Amino acid sequence: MSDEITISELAKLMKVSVHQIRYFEEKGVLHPAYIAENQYRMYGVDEIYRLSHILLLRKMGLSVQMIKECLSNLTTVQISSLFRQALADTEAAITQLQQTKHLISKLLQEKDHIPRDEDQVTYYIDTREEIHLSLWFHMEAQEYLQARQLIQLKENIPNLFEADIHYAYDETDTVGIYTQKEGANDLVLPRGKYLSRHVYVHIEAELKEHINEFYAYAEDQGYPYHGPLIMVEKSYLSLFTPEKLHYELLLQMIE
DNA sequence: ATTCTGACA
DNA sequence: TGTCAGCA
Repeated sequence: MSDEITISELAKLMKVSVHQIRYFEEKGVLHPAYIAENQYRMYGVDEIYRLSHILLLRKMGLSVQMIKECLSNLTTVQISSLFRQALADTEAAITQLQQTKHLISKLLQEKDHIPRDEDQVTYYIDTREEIHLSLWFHMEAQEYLQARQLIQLKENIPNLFEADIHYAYDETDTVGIYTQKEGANDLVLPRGKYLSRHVYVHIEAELKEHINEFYAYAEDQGYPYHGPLIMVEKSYLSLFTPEKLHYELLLQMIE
């Protein structure tokens, strides 16, 4: 038995697919040590080390074409700038993953607030931390968001459909639409007790009734409130109840 | 049994 | 990138 190994042995050793090794060869970055009589590709230690380098560079986001160039002639200064770039890239990837992790745990928490059935009325009173809101745009109180408006407005909001969209209703007949943003102060909901209710509806027109019901409940219970009524749209919760739109209604209570 | 090439989604 | 056929 020769000291060289077959392509499948190399694949297992390096935890890559056989196909990928042949692909590297086709692109001219990794050639077998020699070809056996039966046309099998055979690989030695040099190729093993070379493949490990290729995989390392690939992890750093380099195209196979770039790897080919880097592997033939690489100065230490070039390679360290390469590593710096890869470091920045992976740090960016980590923050992205942390954001989705945060979103997932929020989703798991919020799904517990979904009322069991549509007609069940559940109110909560709890203490909220300060919420900083940034104004997105104003809208007539009777209107609803249209697709075309989203096209015009989406630039301002990254991950729009993963965000909590805050509608602030006051005495005027326009509604302010806000997104949560650190350090923003277009509208600040102070820390304190809030009356809260989660609702979900088929069509937005049902919301008006829920809002009136919410006001009525607060007054029936003799809860003095302060500031605008906040309606928080949580579109991501529709994952749990398809075809329905989720909202939380909020009123700050005077203590 | 394993690999090779080539084609395809 | 994975998969599959047809071949050696």
